Amino acid sequence: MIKSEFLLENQLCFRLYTASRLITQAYHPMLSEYGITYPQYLVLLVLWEKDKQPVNDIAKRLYLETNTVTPLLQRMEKEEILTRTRGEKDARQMIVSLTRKGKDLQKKLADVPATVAGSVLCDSVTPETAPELFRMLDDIITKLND
Amino acid sequence: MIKSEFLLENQLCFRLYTASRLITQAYHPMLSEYGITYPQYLVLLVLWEKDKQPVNDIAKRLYLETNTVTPLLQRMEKEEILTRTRGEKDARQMIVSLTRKGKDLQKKLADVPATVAGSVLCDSVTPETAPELFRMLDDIITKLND
DNA sequence: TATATTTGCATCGTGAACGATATAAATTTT
DNA sequence: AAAATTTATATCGTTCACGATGCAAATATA
Repeated sequence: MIKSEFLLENQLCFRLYTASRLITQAYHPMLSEYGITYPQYLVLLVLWEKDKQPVNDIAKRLYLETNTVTPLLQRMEKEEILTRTRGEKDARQMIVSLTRKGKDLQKKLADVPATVAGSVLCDSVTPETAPELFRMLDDIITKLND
Repeated sequence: MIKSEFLLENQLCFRLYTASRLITQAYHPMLSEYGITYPQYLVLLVLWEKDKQPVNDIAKRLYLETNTVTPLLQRMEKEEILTRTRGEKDARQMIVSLTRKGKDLQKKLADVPATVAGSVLCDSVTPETAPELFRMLDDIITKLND
């Protein structure tokens, strides 16, 4: 007799892990059309909101470490989506700025959010229930980020 | 003026991605004590429920591809947590079986589910609301897995 | 102003994920 | 039964994640 806590069906983490992977896969065809990945898309979301940010601010916003973000930004720089320049006031900082290409991607990816949202809507996840789901996920993130 | 769909706060995927990463990190100290990773723990959960399964059944259970699971199993085989043997009826199959060490890990990791559950409980995620969260995540997974 | 500490970013190694592709065994079709 | 197709698994290349560590610039302390 196996303890019920060990049953895969009872695992919250497994659900989050699977849902995260599958929804990321749903983004893939739209993003790969423009040669970017999902984590790179997240960086773009951050920079579209506010251009010219240091690596650290981007990392904190995404709850990632700089050792994850730095190589990611380097790849995006090579693709000429953004540039990385030393901070003027603080020479330790690397300021990340969108190129024309990076800015233009916003218009090209305009339909992505609605398309993905549509592919997720179902009986229990609707425009009405989504806020409750968001609140639970935000609470989990806040609790675990301390 | 930025379109609200692009605001990071509105992104379901980002929440799932972040919550998944952070809760996986919560597992890490307990699992690394016994030299296993979170995906390896998931494989153990599957095999503790039912020993001696082909690669394909494990992969399907975890919603992963065999090209992800095979290297993972090879690493676990090297750690002598499990063995991989050719199927007798079907020589294409690789039957994965727990070793003594793999079986013993279940007792050693007995407290993991409750510990992680405790680290996630908060205002909006409680034993009462968890089923609703589970239902929404299951619906998303089902919807995206077709 | 020297010295110590902190901060911001980068490098390295390992283990996933996953698309693309390969290979051999089993099954189906001709 | 021979040929074509499907199935089960594996290999390869690229991109994350992330712990551990390194380094130089900035700040705090002596």
